[in-house]
Amino acid sequence: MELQQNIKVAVDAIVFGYANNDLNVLLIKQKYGVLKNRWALVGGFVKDNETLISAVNRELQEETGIKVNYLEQLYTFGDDLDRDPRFRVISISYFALVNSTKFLIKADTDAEEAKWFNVNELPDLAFDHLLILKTAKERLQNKLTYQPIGFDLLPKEFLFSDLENLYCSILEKEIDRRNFRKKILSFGIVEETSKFGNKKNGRPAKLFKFNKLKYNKLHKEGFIFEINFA
Amino acid sequence: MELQQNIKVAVDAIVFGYANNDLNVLLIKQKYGVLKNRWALVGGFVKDNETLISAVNRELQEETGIKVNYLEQLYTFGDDLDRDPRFRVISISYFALVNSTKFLIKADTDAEEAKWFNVNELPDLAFDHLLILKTAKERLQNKLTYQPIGFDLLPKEFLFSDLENLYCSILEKEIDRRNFRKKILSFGIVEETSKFGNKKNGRPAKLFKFNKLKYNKLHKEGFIFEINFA
DNA sequence: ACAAAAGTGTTAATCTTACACCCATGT
DNA sequence: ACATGGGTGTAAGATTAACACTTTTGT
Repeated sequence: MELQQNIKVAVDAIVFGYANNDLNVLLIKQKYGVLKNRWALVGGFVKDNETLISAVNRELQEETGIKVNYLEQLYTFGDDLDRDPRFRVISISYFALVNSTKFLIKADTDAEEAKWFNVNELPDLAFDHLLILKTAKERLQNKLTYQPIGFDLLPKEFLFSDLENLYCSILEKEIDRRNFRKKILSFGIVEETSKFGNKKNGRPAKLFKFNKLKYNKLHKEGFIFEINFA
Repeated sequence: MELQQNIKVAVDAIVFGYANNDLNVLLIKQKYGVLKNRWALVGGFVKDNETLISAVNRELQEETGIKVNYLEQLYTFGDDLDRDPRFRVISISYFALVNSTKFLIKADTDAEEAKWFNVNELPDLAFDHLLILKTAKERLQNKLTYQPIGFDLLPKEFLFSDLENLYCSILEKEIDRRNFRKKILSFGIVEETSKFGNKKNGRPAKLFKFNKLKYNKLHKEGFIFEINFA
């Protein structure tokens, strides 16, 4: 039996947020060590007595203090033997979404700095983190069309125009405003509130909210969320 | 830095085949060791200097000698600390499809026996392999509807009725024969050959083949394969 | 002639797309 | 009064769903 093995197991999290009509990703920079002065995904080694998912949650807590809205396993990167120059490391990556109003990040510690970056204006990234990020972005684009995860990037109550812009900017597509609204409302999982947003210009717009319970119920009955526009 | 870690890394493959109108999965039984007399997925530990994907290919080769038609990473199982009673093991699982005409399996070695099982008549499985298999089956069902992977479970040339039965039996749904045929043919990626199949009964049926090159070309241009029937 | 599976078309209903004007507010 | 974004309906076209009889072969 192959008992001697020298492979380290790490987890990394790709944390997406949405603000100012743009998709952002959370990166950290360590002040010491190999990663000194290079931006990297949130992550670290898994402890012997810790599940993968709790390792991710621990790293998120320790390194950023952020509370995520959605978290799922993305992919395990282990086909590049030298992805970490120190030794063989495989990384189980996780995909996370946070509500843009919770954008507060733990104040910089002595050891680390955390910052949001526009996905289209990324700094140089450590290891193969650019590849991981690219994979995550593709997953986000795909999931957006068949699962109601866009709501996990928005505040509890949001403007329809924000939802629409989120779809346009992440999918990098033009969307017909009328058809989009009709489609979303036809699902019956987004509800009007009696409140109004506070944009500076133009006619005041109602705030809407996503009814997750109703979605879960419908989903169990076979309903499939789907947004697909030419 | 956490340099000491005691986690073993394994890969497992869920190999699906299709025969006699049923979905089958390839399992192995070791004659010695912990897995003695229990059926398990093909798999084993990853070597230090070996990529994950080559570990899977090596295990497939060593344990079954089978040539797969499709292989992709499925999920990494590592949230049950005791999934292996010996020590902490995480398993990166892979999802494979084989052409049913290549159903030949390496003759039993001294150490192992390999066998196909109907997915609905499974024996007791080792570790959390039943969970892994369930995850794989869900992936297969999902992918079948939006990627042309069903062809990887069929011989190069196949009867339309086999394709149809494959969809019905894996998706566990009734499908309208006429609409199904119309839909598939409308994509222009399945072509009639001039040969006929040799079923015993009824009117002889033409053999068809999947034009993968054409699919790849169309896919690049934005074509999306999709089969979705009520 | 009969059993068994293959092959084939039409229609109604639904869903998707394309498209433009008025509304409510702040300045 | 004008600038800014919010809110709304309709008609043509495309897609899907439902449905049954004829054809070819072997026995």
